[in-house]
Amino acid sequence: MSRPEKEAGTEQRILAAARTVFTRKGMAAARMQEVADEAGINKALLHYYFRDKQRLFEGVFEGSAHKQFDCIWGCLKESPGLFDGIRSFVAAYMDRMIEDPMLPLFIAQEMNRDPEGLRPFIDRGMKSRQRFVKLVEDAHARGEIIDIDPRELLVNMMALCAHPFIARPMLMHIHGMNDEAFRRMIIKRRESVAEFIIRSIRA
Amino acid sequence: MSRPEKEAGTEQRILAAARTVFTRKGMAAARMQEVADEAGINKALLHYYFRDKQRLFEGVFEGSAHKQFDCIWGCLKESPGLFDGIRSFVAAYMDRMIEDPMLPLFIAQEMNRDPEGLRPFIDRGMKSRQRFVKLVEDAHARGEIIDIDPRELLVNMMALCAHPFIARPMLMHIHGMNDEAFRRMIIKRRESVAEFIIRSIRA
DNA sequence: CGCAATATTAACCAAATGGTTAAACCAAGG
DNA sequence: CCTTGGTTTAACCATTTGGTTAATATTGCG
Repeated sequence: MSRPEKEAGTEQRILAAARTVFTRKGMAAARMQEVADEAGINKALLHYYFRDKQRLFEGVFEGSAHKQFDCIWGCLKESPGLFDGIRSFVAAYMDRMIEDPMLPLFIAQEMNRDPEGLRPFIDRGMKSRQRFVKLVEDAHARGEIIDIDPRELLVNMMALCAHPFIARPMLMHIHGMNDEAFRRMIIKRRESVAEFIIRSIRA
Repeated sequence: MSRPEKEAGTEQRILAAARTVFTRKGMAAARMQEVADEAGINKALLHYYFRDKQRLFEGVFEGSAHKQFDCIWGCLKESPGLFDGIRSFVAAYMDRMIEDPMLPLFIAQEMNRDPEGLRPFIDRGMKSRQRFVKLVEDAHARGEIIDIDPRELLVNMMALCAHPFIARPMLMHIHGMNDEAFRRMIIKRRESVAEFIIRSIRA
């Protein structure tokens, strides 16, 4: 008995490989063989650690969803005022996207494929949603912002952050950008989006 | 010889069925058999009209992409001033999404899977993009709006319109909405989004 | 060492899936 | 009415793919 750390090592290596493949191709198009190759192991070993494709996928999806939503709710939490909250939210969210550009499309794709089954995985830190609502209501009460549904504001914030990554190939084509130009656009957005939002809600 | 209209009839029925299935499940997860069932025909007949899955998919994707981009560029074209242009753009785009809620995610998904191969299909009406740039520059010259990169503005407009549909299951869960509540939210956005944008660019 | 538990692999299997074939069907024209 | 061309089908085929098995390697331990 005992599993010094090789098991954990292998398991982690598999998860990393699976994350790469699943995120790039989506659950449906991902092939177990490809995951095995990416991890440098035999296909049967996949089934030794993760009984079947579904469980492997869930292992990956859980991690991805947590990363994504921990980031979202996390940076909504610690914010003194609404405006700075928005600024830090956008910065943190965009940094997250820069690190994992495929994440939002991957999550949207899979949530759409199996909403029921995957709902549990995005049940995280939703309490801080209430904090955000409060933050908006307070700012409105203080006369700092116009009257806007906090949920609508949150949707707009997420839309403006995530959409460029979701629609990346389209945007690159429409605006004739290469990878470098896209990167520059994102860097610029990291600053401009927060101000775009703030201008539109300032009283 | 002759094909009175049954050929065209069948072909259209297949395309409609394929559009339903492909849009709902995506190319990778869609099954030819399911398309055949949906169209009420034999699987072999699919291959009679569309040689293989790839061509059938392209037939579907072309139609979807045209619908989407004709709408986008179309309503950017005929606009007297920028603000009314934005208002009619948002309204038209949202109407399009309401009619075909899965379209944006479908297109994003497939463009991401095969950017090279599908790029040709979104080469449409891009000339009116220039018209929009001009519209923005003129509005800025007249001092109506602040200095903003027209491309950035366009991205924001598309993001705010499309994202709720792309992230629909997530949003519904996060905000505890049912289908009816989601519908109401969209109806409301059809009005509010344009004003949200205009407020943020008005000089 | 040698035994037991775990880790890893090569070979294999059954089901699903995209695609083909050859025969039947059916409408129009001669 | 029967030939001819496009249309439709049932049966079939080859490959891919998720998953299993049984045997081998490795590791910790008494």
